[in-house]
Amino acid sequence: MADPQTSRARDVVIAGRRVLEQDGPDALTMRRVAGELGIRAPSLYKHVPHKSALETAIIVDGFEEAAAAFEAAVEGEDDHLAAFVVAYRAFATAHPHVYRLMTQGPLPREHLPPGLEARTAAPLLHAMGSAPRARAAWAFIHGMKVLELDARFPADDSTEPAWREGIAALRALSQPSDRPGHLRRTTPSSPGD
Amino acid sequence: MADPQTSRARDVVIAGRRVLEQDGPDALTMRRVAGELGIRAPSLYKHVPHKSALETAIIVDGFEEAAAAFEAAVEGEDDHLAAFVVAYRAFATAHPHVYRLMTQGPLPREHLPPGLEARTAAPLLHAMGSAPRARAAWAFIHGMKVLELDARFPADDSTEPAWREGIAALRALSQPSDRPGHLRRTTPSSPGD
DNA sequence: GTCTATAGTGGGATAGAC
DNA sequence: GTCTATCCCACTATAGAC
Repeated sequence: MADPQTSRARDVVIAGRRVLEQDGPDALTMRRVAGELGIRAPSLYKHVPHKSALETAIIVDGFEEAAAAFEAAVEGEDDHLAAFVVAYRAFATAHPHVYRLMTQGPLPREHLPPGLEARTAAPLLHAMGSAPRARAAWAFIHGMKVLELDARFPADDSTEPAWREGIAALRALSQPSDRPGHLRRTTPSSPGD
Repeated sequence: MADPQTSRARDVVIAGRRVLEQDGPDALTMRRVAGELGIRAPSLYKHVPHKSALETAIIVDGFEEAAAAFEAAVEGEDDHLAAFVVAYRAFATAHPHVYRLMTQGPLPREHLPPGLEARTAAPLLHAMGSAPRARAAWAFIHGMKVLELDARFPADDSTEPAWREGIAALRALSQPSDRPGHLRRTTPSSPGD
């Protein structure tokens, strides 16, 4: 991937993402991506060293988008957790295949721009106030989303009650118990506010 | 798969599972499974209609094992949630590739023995007291486990604090606040004690 | 030098004839 | 059970066009 910013490499990544988003991971083949660009599969290797580099580039784009979306969602809100969850769900729902590629399997951290992963996680870390709480929150949110995407809950009823229960539980984590009416605005504030 | 109980079909499934557990999903090829049995790949098709049927059979075996393990773990314990989490983590840790196959991607429900999915979920449903709470709990537990398996949390520190935070939050869900310790202990405790 | 093509390797799932 | 054959895949080597 000579110059990922301009040139042809960029086109390859964009075509790859389009294929992935539209037709899913099985459709993401070098032949198919090449076809989108009107060239042959082997020609792609002049721009991208191998298929997994193409996938990594799609992942990086996804993280950059997600990070920006999460930052924007949280800004100016007083209920950071709720705002984050809404934005997270929206991103995963809008780009399910990209979301899965981003979150499933090992992360090629060596090939990610430094700080990108942390930047993406920052809004949730801030909302939850500590790394262990943020991890627990991420596990819940990711678990819900991924089980939802895979239709792992019985299809006939809504998952909203489960989201509500889980979010309520997470909120209790960041708010010591004996605090009554804790809804959006009375929050005891997370450490960073 | 003529007679999954006896016959050769059973051998195929067992060989498939062995390959999957030992060398992961990429190693689970028809050639490799055939090799384990000392035959050629096309011969497998006398016993298994296609590869995905083999995968489904491995999934079914996994669910049956998991259901039995969860039932046994919970029996006689008064802290059902803690006991379930311990057993769930143990199963996923012992069989990571099978666990992923079981939980990732769509479930071929039409080919599962009726009631098996519900049976597997029953101990957690019982521990949490309602379907939405059980779903929230499953999302957290599955999310934690899968992120852990994929090394998605920074590798340098333990995930135990996150497990503890999440379990504490779940416990609060099933114990309305002003209800003093109706379990063994009132403190949010780690899954292992 | 840059972008492409053809041709070929080796590995997959799977159908069909024996 | 076998073998052959088809088709899809990632990837490589090499070489021609601009």
